[in-house]
Amino acid sequence: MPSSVPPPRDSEAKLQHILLHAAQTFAEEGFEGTSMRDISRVTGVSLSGLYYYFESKQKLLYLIQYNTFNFIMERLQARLHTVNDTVARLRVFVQNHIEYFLSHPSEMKVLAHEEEALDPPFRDEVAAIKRRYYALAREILDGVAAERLAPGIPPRVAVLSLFGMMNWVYKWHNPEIDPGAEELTNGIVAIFLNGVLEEKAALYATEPRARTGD
Amino acid sequence: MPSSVPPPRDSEAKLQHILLHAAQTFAEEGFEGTSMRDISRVTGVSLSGLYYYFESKQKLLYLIQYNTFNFIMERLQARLHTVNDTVARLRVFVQNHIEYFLSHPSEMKVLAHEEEALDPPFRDEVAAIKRRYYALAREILDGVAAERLAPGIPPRVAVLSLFGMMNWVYKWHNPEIDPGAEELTNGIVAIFLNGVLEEKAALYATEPRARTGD
DNA sequence: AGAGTTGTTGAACGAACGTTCGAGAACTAC
DNA sequence: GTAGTTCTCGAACGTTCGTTCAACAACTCT
Repeated sequence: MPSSVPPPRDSEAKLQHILLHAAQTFAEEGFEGTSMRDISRVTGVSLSGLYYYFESKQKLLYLIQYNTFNFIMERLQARLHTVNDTVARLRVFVQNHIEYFLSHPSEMKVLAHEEEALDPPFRDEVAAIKRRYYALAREILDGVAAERLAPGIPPRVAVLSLFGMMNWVYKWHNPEIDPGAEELTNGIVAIFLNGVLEEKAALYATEPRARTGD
Repeated sequence: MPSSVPPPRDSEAKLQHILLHAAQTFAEEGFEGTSMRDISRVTGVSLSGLYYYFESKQKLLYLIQYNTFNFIMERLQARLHTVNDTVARLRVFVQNHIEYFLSHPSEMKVLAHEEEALDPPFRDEVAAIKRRYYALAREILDGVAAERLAPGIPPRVAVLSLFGMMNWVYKWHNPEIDPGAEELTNGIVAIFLNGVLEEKAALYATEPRARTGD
């Protein structure tokens, strides 16, 4: 069904329309399980018409993953720019991640679930952003933990366990019974910081008071 | 159909051979990304010959998932049978999961990654085991946490965060640089218990002393 | 009005897909 | 040896796959 959206005269909007519905279908059926004919059906664009907007199914998946990742990354960097306190920065990181997860579950699922469906030319490019994202998370953790990381837990295991908690959300989160982004962020940050630090951290439950120094 | 006496021949061994190599290929290329001809190639069995051992590609995936899950479940229940202390039970649960993960990465990846590739007849059956497994984990957590669960973290979020940490392992674990099952279990149990309990737990790093009472 | 660019399409391409089938090899029991 | 299972396979089936292409409408600019 072509949506009753006013056609903004531009083809950029139509590309976004395709990207959105393609992401939803990829999330439901998987990349390999989705045919170009499926995408044609759910977008209302003819099969051959799709190829006016991207040159291959691979490129379509790449565009979804790249756009999604770029948005998360840029919003994160903007948000971190004003926060200095190490624990508060970790909170911002988790909240940014979880918020996007809950507001764009399809795109996030495609990002987490279909990374290997991409062939080498595109795959490497997405992998590069993913590495930057991981490195940023690792920096943030090191900022927190340099002072007081519990012994026996390698920092790499700590960060990747945090990613595990966050990225697994798409497998179970049910908006009708589970907490929203704020509360979920609180829970995960609490588990992570209490779990990883030597002493109980001074957690900012909802309103992080920025500590200027130190 | 063999009813009373299983005639082993080498037929059963060959089925296991196929299951093993199919799991590896599914793990690498995804279920939809793997063709029956691929499986024929990696197993050395002719394309039509495969259908002597299972009636469809769906059934093949089902067999892999069912066998894997059943093994984990049964080994877990056997191991839990002798352990009473609540914290020790949690440790057994995590270690059982992580050990299988690290020793059978392909099967575990197929289990975590391809649950939705199964169609309703088989899907429900695997989902049922998965629910039993989750319920068992939830019971174990409740045993630990009834006494002293930190406020603000719903038990459901806690358990599923634990699953997140464990199940994400297949995305990053590199046997050459990352800890083995024992140390990894220690790390995850430490993060989880310290993260989830009100006070720092008395963790049994390696040798859990069973507590009989309380 | 006419030329050029931008967007859209039905029909068709060869390749690959999951599955079937009948013929026959290999093995077991008489 | 003969009969009956158990196992294997080449060849083919109908279908669906990603992609292409020539044709054509729609919109711009002059």
